[in-house]
Amino acid sequence: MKTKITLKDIARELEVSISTVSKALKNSEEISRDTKEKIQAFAKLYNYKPNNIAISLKNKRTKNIGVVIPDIVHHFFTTVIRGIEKYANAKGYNVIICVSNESFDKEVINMEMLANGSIDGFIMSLSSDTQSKNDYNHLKEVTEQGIPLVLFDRVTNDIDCDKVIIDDQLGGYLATKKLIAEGRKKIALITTDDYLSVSKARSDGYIKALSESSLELDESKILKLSTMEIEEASIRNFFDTQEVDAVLCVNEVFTVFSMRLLQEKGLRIPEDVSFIGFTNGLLAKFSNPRLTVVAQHGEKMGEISAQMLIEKVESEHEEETFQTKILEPTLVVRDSTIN
Amino acid sequence: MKTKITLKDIARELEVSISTVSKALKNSEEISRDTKEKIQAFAKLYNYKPNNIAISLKNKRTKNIGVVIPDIVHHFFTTVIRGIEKYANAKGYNVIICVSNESFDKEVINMEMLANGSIDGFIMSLSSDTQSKNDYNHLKEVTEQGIPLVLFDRVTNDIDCDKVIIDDQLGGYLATKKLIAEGRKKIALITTDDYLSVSKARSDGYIKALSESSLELDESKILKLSTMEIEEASIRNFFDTQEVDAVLCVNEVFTVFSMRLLQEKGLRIPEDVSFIGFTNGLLAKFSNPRLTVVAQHGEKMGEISAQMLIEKVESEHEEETFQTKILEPTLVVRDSTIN
DNA sequence: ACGCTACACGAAAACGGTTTCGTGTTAATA
DNA sequence: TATTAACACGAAACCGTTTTCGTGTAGCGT
Repeated sequence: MKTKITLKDIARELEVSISTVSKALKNSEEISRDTKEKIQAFAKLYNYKPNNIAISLKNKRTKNIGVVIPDIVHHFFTTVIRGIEKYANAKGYNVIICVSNESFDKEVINMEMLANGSIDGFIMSLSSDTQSKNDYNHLKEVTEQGIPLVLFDRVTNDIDCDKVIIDDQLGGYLATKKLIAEGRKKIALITTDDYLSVSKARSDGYIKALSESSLELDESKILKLSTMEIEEASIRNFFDTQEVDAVLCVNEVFTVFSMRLLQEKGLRIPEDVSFIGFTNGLLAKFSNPRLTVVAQHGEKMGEISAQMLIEKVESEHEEETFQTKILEPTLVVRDSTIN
Repeated sequence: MKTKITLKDIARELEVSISTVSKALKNSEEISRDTKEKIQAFAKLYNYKPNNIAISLKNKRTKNIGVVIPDIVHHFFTTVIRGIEKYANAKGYNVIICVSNESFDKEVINMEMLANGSIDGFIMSLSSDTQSKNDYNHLKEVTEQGIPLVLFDRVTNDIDCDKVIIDDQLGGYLATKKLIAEGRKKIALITTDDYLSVSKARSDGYIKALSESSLELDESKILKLSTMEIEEASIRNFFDTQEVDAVLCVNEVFTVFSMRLLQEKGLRIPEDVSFIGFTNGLLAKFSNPRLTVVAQHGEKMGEISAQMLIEKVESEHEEETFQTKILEPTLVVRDSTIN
């Protein structure tokens, strides 16, 4: 096993001081051509690479950014990660990912682990647990320590930091408008409880679009699921008791599941019922019929988050100015609506 | 901004030495009750947390494990990550994820970044680029440095290290057997070029099952796609020229896409054509009809990988014994086959 | 009063770098 | 010849811990 070579090793071998080696490898003017060449050749020969940890300790910069997300199996989050990775790597940063699994406790633990020197800044999306608890002390602690934080998608007003979100209300609005434009009158909404900030906003957009048209808001056409898991019984019961000609769902899974349920009842999509979902993922592209969806542009969101974070990380003086970037969702029209 | 407090700060404040503080916080016998209590109280009050970087430098252990995967948007990989996360976090390790994006170069760069002290060991799955290049020097370097490595799913025989794979041949075999048992005679296989180790194995299983039955292997019933992206024209052309009564695909996307193509041609699934895919992901659960698939148990794979890695990381003497764990895939029967 | 042992604590090295500030040597200048 | 500046390099501090090895003091026995 050839163990990693250090500056000290090179210094000993070449009978110079550690400082000289360090400077030579940085091509410092201070060192003579001869010595530099000798040292650089030796270093290359033995494949010297500086120890990241030592460098981190010295300049108090890890070149790591911590990402805390509720779930990694969701398409939306993975696209965001991909965007973060893309930008961060290009800037020479590593990405440390922790998943909170929608749990407040895991979120806190993860942040504490990372905050003790492992990372230069956080990018995160709140767990549903955290949003319903409404407890953001762990975020407050981090920002008070001067660690930059950017929140994306699931954010909170209780914390002053950079944020990047999509205009979920607009998304709900656009989708509903589209359904109304098709002539749909009985438009159902399948969503989650309001504690999830994004669901709330999407619902608001739905309501806004309805109120702008002559359609009346019918609360019984709104199904609020308490978790993000499929509650088959609730959904089945909902469609058994409600007559609908269009359905808007706040995520992909709800959409596809509901769609199949109606298909099984003999209804045709989109002739009898139109469907629009949120998230332009695999399911949307490959479901049958393919889904019309509100696309959230997760990758872009990731890139912007990373950019905002790294800017803060690398800025010398801590400016106390925070911005919230709002991305516009777009409607991707496929075959679950009438075109 | 209240900056992080260090041992030195506490020592200065309490007028003791740094060593005393360090020992007191570790509850060392060496320190008197009084002093310990005083120091511990002070530390708690100011929320002292040791600096991970300094600790890493000191004991040459980072408690980070590096994960390098080809893609993060694929369901299978995210489930593996979830498994890794689960086990690793329980053992007090962080997970640093880098995605190679199926590129050899990015894989090399990522590994080099991480190998310089950032992590205690690697868990990785080879990029397709790497597998087709057949160049594993970056892996060799890492193992020669004594950094533990476990390869999962996409592995190579050229490197001696722990591995965890699923028996892909068995998967292909089971699936094909199932189709044969249904009485299917013209079973197509849609796969990728052989450089992807897993595709190769799955194809072998398909061939083995055919040869065991009275069915003859018909090369024209095998479609090899050169990439993992959907090549619509190739697939369309394949089904225009081949008559089939069953299709086995090496991934979810191929399956769902092909299935829809045949549906559009008026064929009924599974009455006219049966379908089996690999990967028990969202698409399989929510496609129409729902897919019969070979489940790869990614989460389990992740857990086992993490377990094997951490065991090596924490074992004092480097044993040069490597094991390959082979997981058995299982058939999840749904509605795209006849039951 | 002397020596001894515990006890409680501190000094210092070490991890692997970076960086500031000398300092000895040489060569140019007056 | 004496002074000085440029050059090339080294010593040492520092980042925040851990850990080994002293060491001063108090209390004990004789």
